[in-house]
Amino acid sequence: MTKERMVNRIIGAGLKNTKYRVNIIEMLSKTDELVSAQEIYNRLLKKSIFINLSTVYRTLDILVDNKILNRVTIEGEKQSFYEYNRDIHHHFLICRGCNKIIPIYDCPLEDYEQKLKSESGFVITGHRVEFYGYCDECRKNLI
Amino acid sequence: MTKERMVNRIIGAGLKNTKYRVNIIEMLSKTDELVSAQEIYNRLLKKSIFINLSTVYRTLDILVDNKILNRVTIEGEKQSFYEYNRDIHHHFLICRGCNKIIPIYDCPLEDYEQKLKSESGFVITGHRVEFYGYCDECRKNLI
DNA sequence: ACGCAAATGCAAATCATTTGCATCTAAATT
DNA sequence: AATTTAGATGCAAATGATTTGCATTTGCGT
Repeated sequence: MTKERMVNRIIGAGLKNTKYRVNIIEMLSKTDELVSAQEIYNRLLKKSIFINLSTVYRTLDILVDNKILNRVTIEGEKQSFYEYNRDIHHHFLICRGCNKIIPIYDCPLEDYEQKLKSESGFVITGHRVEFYGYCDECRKNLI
Repeated sequence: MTKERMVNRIIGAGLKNTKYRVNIIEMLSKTDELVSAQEIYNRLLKKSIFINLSTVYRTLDILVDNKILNRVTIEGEKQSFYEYNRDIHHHFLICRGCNKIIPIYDCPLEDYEQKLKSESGFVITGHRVEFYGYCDECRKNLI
């Protein structure tokens, strides 16, 4: 993604265009990893970008509110993770061996949600799915 | 569940039979709600059971390790919740209006896991599914 | 360039949870 | 039944992720 498009997303949301917002969006838009606030801070530091950790948190909050990023929580992890919002519905496959997190762009629940709606009276607005297990490499080391 | 059976589960896990362990199992086995550590503390206090909050946490950890309870985390909530483990695979339907959490004893993912395994090489050991939305009553108040 | 609302830095607060250590208790042993 | 001891508990303090108050700085419309 071009820096110009990042700036457009920031301004389009009615936010001020600041260097740190661009830095954070830039970093996350270049990976499909889930990254924690502390890890974002660390990676920026490595590039000599001296942002305060509380600014990282505030920036993440605002970018999540404006749907530029997604906040993701993982079972058993106390910190939150962030990803660039590509507006593609997806879930995660999480390796309990190496903690690798792999997005899956295929959703098994679309039909099921309809059924649930008619049975429960709930209006379903979203869902979360995570699969846990061991990836190919870690499986080999399990024995 | 009888108190005797609770004690058996405790002893069967190789743990000492203490009043607080029984108190916590008893409370959770009588509801299908998800209850937080602090809420467990509050409910016991209301029954004049004076347990220390750190004992609540330690007891929950041990009972989860021994599969007598389940620890559940909910997207967007920072604390953990606990339920009595009835060994019945289930998921949750969470109302964003009133925060009610309803278990669903019907799983849409069994077939899908097989597919995922063959496509990704992952050995799947578990999954988590949550549905978010608005229950009948809250939906009426949304307008 | 000027002014103001929004963004940032810094330190301290908060909230859920964990830990160290002294004391107590369940239950195994004598 | 008294003794022993590993494990359980209480209490206060520590921890880790996140949030907040307030002073200062910056983006951007005028």
